[in-house]
Amino acid sequence: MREPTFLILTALASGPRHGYGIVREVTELSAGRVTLLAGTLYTALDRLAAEGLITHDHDETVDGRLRRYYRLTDRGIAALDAETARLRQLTTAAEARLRHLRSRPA
Amino acid sequence: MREPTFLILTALASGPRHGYGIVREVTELSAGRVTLLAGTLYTALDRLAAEGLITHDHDETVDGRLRRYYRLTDRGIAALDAETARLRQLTTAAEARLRHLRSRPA
DNA sequence: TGCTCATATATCGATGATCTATCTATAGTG
DNA sequence: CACTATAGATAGATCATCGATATATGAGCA
Repeated sequence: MREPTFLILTALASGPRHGYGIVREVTELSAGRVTLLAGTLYTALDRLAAEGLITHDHDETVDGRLRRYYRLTDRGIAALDAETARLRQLTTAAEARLRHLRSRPA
Repeated sequence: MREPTFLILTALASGPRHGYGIVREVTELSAGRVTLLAGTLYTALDRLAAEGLITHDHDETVDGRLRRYYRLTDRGIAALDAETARLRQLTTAAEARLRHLRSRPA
């Protein structure tokens, strides 16, 4: 799973969101460091729905603009859970090696 | 930075390694979950060297087989450090949302 | 009135890291 | 003799992402 995909699932873990809402949520959860691009978002949304990790929740119309809401499926939650554990393990391994590098400089 | 690239830098953070040694180190640090493919490895090695994140260290010949050793440059260490901090922040954000999901099931 | 920005969804073509497959070569094991 | 592990390398395919573009509304500003 690539990073934008992971971030979309993470954004949806806080509740159903529409596309643009996901963009803002990702900006927030990454402390402004990642801005999802529209091209990435909407193709990823279609792909994740086809894979059964997310599903269409409902539509809303606000100020004449359509909002398509998505939410995580049980499989989506499980996939995010597994991916998060995997990343946690890898970053922990990287941190241990970096600590070691610092305590014993080249 | 994509995951295989991150893992190659992480493997080299424990000291200079040759290609196949990196493959084994990545298998170990990922607890057997990730096996670097040769095609990915050698093209990534060339790319990272061109970017100045790693550099050729020295060559060894063992049992008639050449071993090309690589090591992290200072820039490579800095890049790995930044990427690790970034991933740590994102996984922490994902974990917080997953905990919230579990304590308040859909 | 016209311009720009924020909101909102959507699609197309290009990019590029990764993946798959393949090649070469040696040594040890079943 | 075939297979696995070791070791490096490359060509071609895949595919998620990126960049650009299109459409549309409402608000703010000059």
